[in-house]
Amino acid sequence: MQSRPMSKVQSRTLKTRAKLIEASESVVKTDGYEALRVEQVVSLAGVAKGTFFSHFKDKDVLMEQLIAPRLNSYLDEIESLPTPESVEEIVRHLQPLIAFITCERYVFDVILRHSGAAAKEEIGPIAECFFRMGMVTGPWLAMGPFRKDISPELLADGLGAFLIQTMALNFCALHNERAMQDQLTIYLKAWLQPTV
Amino acid sequence: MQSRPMSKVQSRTLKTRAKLIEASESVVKTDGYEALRVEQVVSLAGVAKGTFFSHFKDKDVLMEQLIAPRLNSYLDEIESLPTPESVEEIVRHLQPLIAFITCERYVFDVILRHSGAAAKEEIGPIAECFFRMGMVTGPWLAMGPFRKDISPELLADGLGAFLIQTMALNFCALHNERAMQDQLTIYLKAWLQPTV
Amino acid sequence: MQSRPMSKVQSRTLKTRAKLIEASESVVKTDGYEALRVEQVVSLAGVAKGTFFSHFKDKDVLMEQLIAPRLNSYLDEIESLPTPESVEEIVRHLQPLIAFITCERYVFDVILRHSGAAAKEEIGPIAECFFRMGMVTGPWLAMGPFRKDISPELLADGLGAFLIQTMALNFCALHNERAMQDQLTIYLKAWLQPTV
Amino acid sequence: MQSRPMSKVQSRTLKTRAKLIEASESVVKTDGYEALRVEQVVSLAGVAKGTFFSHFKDKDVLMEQLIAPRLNSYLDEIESLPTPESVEEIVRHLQPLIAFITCERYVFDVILRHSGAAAKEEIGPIAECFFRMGMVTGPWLAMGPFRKDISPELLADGLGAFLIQTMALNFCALHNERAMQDQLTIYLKAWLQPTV
DNA sequence: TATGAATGAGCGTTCATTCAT
DNA sequence: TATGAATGAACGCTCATTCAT
Repeated sequence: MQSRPMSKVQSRTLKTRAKLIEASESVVKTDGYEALRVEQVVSLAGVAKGTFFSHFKDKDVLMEQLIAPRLNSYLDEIESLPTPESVEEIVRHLQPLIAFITCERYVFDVILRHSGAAAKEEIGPIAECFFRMGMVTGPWLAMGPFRKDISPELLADGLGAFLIQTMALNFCALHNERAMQDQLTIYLKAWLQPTV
Repeated sequence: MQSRPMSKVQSRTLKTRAKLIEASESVVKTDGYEALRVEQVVSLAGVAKGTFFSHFKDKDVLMEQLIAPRLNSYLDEIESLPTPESVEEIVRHLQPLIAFITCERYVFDVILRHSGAAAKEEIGPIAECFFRMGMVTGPWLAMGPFRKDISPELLADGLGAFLIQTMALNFCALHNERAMQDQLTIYLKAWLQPTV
Repeated sequence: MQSRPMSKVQSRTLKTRAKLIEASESVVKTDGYEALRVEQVVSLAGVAKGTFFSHFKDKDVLMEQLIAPRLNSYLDEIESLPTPESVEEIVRHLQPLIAFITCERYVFDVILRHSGAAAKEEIGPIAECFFRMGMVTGPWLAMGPFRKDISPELLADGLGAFLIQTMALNFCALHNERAMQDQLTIYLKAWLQPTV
Repeated sequence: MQSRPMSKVQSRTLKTRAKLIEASESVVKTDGYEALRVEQVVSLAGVAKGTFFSHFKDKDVLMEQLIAPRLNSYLDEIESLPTPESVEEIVRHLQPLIAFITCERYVFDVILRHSGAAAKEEIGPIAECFFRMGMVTGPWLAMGPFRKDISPELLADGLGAFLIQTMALNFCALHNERAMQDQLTIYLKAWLQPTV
């Protein structure tokens, strides 16, 4: 169905949407996510403010559309890596993802806020990344030299919890990447350590 | 009789501050934290707006001053309880604190936002509660029938991580207290289980 | 029928602006210029505060837009009068203008403050009235029984100088209209007296 | 009468007042007149805000006490100069005074605002400078090669009017000292030119 | 005199979102 | 779809001045 080529109207719509995304990314590159203003985006895209809101329900939806693809590209990378054989390797694999999530407090907050969904139908693109994260790390934990007394899903949940914890703590202190990795390593060793 | 030269001045300041806090708490009791309006607070306190801002740098600082004491009072309660002997008991002990933190998404966000400090000197009252949390739960974990292969501090950190994780996840879904407790129990059992 | 594509938009803007000006004038009529409050204007105009500030950079700009038209209408009147044949007649012609400018100290101050411009492009509506004043009085001075040894422009400048001086001095003293006219008459006689 | 040495209290009062004036001048030197804030002055002087207001009825009175002495010192200088013999010389003599008055728009405004008095008893220190200005320039105009058909007092008034006019106009345009002098010269030549 | 907390009325701003055209 | 003027409900701030002690 819908085999006919896209109508002109649809292609115009897509073009406008692309312009808006592109403008947003350009703003983010310059000023960061938190500083993004709808006003600036539309002026850069050369469209009216109202147009923005006929493409994105609200600014938050745009934010999701900007952040989720980046999370997914990091997950793509991570997926392509060989299964890690140690906690240190896990942490190294996750490093780029961590760096992105902690690039701005605001980004961390947006991601946390969208990390779940009130209902199945409302699962947004960021929440999906969390699912995907579990899908990616579960097998690692199942296959590696880690605890076997609890399910890989639970292990992955814990990994997530410690990941969040580590990043949250680091917004407080100096926000040091090295420190963050070391701390996460400690947590994960304790969490994943095989129970004899 | 000149022994407390500044006490008059201080007491006026303290009295005004108390009026503002009291008014704020009254507003919160009625309408919740998120609904608090500076304008309403000052009018209730019978104080000028300028006065408000000479007592609290901004609304957020007031929020901290409202929330931290409540956290501390829950911690007082928790501290006064007998050392828990099982995960279930821990969860039960923490229940009132969890209920408060999750009473409003807004409260949870404020707490998270103030959970740390950029520098030692900037440790705010909410960040201090996090320290205190560790001081309170550490001994529990050290004394109870839990893992002994890692330090109580690390155990307490993990407890914190799973606590946050549980609460964050529950804002997404239905925000069910029962579910939250169950989930936390599962996490903690996995985390605290002795590694014989 | 698509011949005025932007007129709808413009007309809405113009209508809102007109509402604001009208409301302002109504406030001024009742309470005077100095007593004008932005809040009162917007509530009377039935318009949001944000709208006010998207029409006028600040209150001062509104003030200019209120005062300049009145100055211009006095200048219209003045222009329509027959060329004066004596200093007394000049003073009489200027009387309504003087009365308006000195109606409130605040008005006088606003007018003085906007009497010039930092650059040609920034000439505001009040500054333009000063130019126009020269255009109107120059011919009078050229045609009447006055000094001929210097240019009408210079004569007009001097007239302006004595006008300001007279009004400024009168804010100090009792602010008596009669006295103001007499003083101006003396000044102008001395200034405009033909040098035999 | 009052031949006894000043009491300690009086001397303390004078000392405090001196500290305030000194602090004010220091602020002015750094940031200019307009930027002067009572807060900064008292903190620099090391006294309480209330103390300021027991020495100066309001900030404006302080401003007068800062500006009038400077005007007077310029008038002292001017008075010590030989009687000018030409308009050019007059302008040259007045130059330092003009430079001071136009150093800030705010200073010009303060001076204008205090240039007169509502009643004899209220003649402030700045208004006195205007009187003194007349006393100084009157004899110049009486003795030099200028108009003799009108009184020196009237001539001096006119000089004042053109002086103000020149300074006012220069706040608009580029505020060029040279231009100001040239313009004043033109005005005064026209005003002071002997009527054959 | 000295103190300094408190006053207070209004200004300008913010900026995502809506809605009539 | 597209437009962009209008909304709106606080917030934060200013800062000379007052007043109880």
